[in-house]
Amino acid sequence: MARRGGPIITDAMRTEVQRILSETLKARKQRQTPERFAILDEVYATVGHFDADELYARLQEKGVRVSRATVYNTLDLLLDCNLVVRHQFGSKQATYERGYSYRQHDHLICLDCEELFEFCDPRLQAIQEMVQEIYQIGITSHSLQMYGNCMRENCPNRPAAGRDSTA
Amino acid sequence: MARRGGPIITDAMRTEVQRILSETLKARKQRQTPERFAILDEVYATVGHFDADELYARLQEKGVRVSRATVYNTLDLLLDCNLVVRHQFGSKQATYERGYSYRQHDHLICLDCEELFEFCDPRLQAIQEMVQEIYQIGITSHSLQMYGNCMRENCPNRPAAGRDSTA
DNA sequence: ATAACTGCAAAACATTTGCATACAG
DNA sequence: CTGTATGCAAATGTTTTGCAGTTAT
Repeated sequence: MARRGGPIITDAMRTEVQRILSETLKARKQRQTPERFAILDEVYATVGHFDADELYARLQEKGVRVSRATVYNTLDLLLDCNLVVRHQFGSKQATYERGYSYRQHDHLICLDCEELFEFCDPRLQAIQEMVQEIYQIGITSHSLQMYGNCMRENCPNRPAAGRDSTA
Repeated sequence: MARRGGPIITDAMRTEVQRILSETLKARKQRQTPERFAILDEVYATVGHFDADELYARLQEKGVRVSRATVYNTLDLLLDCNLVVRHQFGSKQATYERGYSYRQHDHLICLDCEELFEFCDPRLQAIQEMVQEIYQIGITSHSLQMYGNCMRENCPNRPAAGRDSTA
């Protein structure tokens, strides 16, 4: 079945991602600010996908006072260390999810209700390798989304039940 | 090698896409305005990918007076009849390409110079069918991009030759 | 000390919207 | 005629930026 946004975080994992951020900052001669670690913590306390503004709101709720600018800056930083992954689903805002210790996966999205499923198929890896070979381009990442209409009875935007399904 | 944005348009093809638009408008009881057909023509006169603003600019240059709003509205309309396909590559603006009479393909993008290649692999169709079966979701479309670094000598944004590659 | 980071608000950007006018049916 | 489409400009919503003040090192 579809797993959503990775496993619940463990203490060991939290320590590990903090270490990764810390090392990256050290290597890049950037500062270890409390804001950066607070944002990292909140990202790893979040199950599933989120956007920059949701993350900002969640931080405010918890009393962590950071600005939106810092949230965006820090997300870029975490992107650089692969501690988050960014997706561009619709043409709307970017969504993010934790990037550490979670298998590569792709997304399946219901066009009516926006329900989101995750899947993984090894053939994609094979395609990637073949494309890399043919075009002589070192592929560093990919992004695959499939769009369709889900069968949920309660899918809020389905064409009215019992009618014909002409899209 | 990579084909970019489909074949040169023929008269027969132009007539056919005009017919498709015309039929769609008739079916939806919408008006056959000159703007809509002018935009369709310009889309099909365009080789490769373009964004809404490029299309708008090209129309202005040719003396076709349409507003940006109409360009956006018409692109949505053409999307509905599958006469154009929309892609969301970066997080920047959407890009479009002609959707009629051109095989389904996916994209390979150089992260440095944004050079864009197209490829097609039948295994993707197989993945799509399997995912559809597993999740019981009728898949209507997909979007796959691979990102990497191309080997072009003149790739404008390659890490400077001979230097270290610290980003 | 001092350069990097932050918060704030303004700017930037693509896209959408509201409304008065034009025009296809 | 009549309602749909258009053009214009203002609004929207997300992300970026400039700058003055803070703070990690």
